[in-house]
Amino acid sequence: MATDQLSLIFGALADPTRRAILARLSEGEATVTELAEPFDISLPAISRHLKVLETAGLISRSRNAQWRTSRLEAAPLRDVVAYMEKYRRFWDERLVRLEQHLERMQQEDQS
Amino acid sequence: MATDQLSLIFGALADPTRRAILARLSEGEATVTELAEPFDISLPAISRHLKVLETAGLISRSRNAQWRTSRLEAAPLRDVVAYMEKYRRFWDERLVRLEQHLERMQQEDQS
DNA sequence: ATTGTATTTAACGCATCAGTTAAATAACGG
DNA sequence: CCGTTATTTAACTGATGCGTTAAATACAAT
Repeated sequence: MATDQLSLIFGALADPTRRAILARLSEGEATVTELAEPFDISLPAISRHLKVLETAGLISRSRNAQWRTSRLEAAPLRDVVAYMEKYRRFWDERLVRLEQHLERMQQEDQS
Repeated sequence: MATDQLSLIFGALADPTRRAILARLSEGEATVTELAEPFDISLPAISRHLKVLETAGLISRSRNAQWRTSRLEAAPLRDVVAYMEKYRRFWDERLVRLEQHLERMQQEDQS
């Protein structure tokens, strides 16, 4: 995958397991074993998903004794929202309706 | 990659070339050759990027004689924004400040 | 019919991803 | 020190991603 920040973020979000991990973390910090519990995959697999999320900046991790707890990080999500902003006029229904309205007004002016 | 809609969308957005194509399309429809022009990669490669974007629903395509023009589609971007909503409290600075404020208030009440 | 232009499909190479099991590392608790 | 628990690293596998070139397809124009 490309190594720029947005690609890392989108790439991390492209996997359902990783999105589920983020969803779980949105309810609070958790250890690797806790995060792995709902899934039918091995701990090393979870461990690497966490690494992907960490590289994308979507989580941060800290060490408590032998446990490594993960927590959700906000910044990259804000980056995604900022990126989406560029396309607001394409997905914001209100804005689309406004544009259509203005278009109609202009046509009426011309006729 | 997983085949659910969100994975397809995020996966499509994870590539810089595809994001550049979307950016170009936000200025208006374009043919494959036009879209390929800024890049140093072959037409078949572009063709497949377009297929990925189409599968994700991010573009639609139509045929005009021997040209296939692509146009940006809004719906999946709206899906992404809806997804981000779940995490609003983590990326919305205003909301974070409000939460911090309420937390402080509560601490003051206790002391 | 033939040639030219636009695009896709096929076949391939190489790198990366997502999973596995087995072994290594880290830290705790007796 | 030793065993247990938590997690990561290593080595491997199969699938997928992204690029290539060559061939096929679709349509236009003469």
